[in-house]
Amino acid sequence: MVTDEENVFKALADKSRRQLLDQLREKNGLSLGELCEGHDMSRQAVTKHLVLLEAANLVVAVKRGREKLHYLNPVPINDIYMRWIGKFEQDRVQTLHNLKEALKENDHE
Amino acid sequence: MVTDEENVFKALADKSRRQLLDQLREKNGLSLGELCEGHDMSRQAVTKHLVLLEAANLVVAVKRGREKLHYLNPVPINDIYMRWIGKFEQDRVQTLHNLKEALKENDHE
DNA sequence: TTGACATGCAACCAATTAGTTGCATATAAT
DNA sequence: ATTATATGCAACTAATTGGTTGCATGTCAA
Repeated sequence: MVTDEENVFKALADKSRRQLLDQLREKNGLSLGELCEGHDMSRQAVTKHLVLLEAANLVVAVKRGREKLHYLNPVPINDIYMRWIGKFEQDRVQTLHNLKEALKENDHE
Repeated sequence: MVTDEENVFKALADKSRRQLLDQLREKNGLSLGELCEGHDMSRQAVTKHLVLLEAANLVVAVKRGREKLHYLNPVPINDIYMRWIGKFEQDRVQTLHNLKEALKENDHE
């Protein structure tokens, strides 16, 4: 089973895909052709990246006539934050303190 | 050039590595051997994952005698949130509104 | 309807990744 | 000293990934 979380993390792992999200954040509703501009790769490569972004539900695409418009969906990113990053955040200070102590303890030995 | 951000996203992309972080969050300062327990892979595979986590600075390891103890460092996760996820969060509602409008517009055409 | 434009699909290729096994080294315990 | 434990290093393999090219399909415009 491939969870949503897995899809989102995989999708975010690639720089080109993060750039595509940045483009859509800058200007929503871009077509495939427009998204290709400024990328040093083929249209088909971009298509593949978009497929993964759609699988992760980070991008929603709608066909309008002969073009496909892409919209950013920030919800999965929020979910990741809420159910994964948040729990690492919560005890950040405590964890850092522990780390510091552990290093110190190791030092004077 | 490989940025810190790149390293962190790559490190977080793998389920086994996220599980290792979860283990350390549960109990900090685990040795390699302890981290291996509950993983259905060889010790060397775990070592490789830990190398990536250390490269991303998500884990700090210190040698104590013949064992290597691993500590969680939540700072890079916070950084990712601050400088990347945060900006997608900020305009979440607005972006969702735009998306909804775009879909609606497309509908009654 | 013919041509141009925007996208989709599939086969293929190279690089990277996740894992393995085998062996070496360093520390602890008897 | 010898043995057991904990980890490190390197070579190899299989699967996945990011990219390519070629061709097909669908839509708009003259």
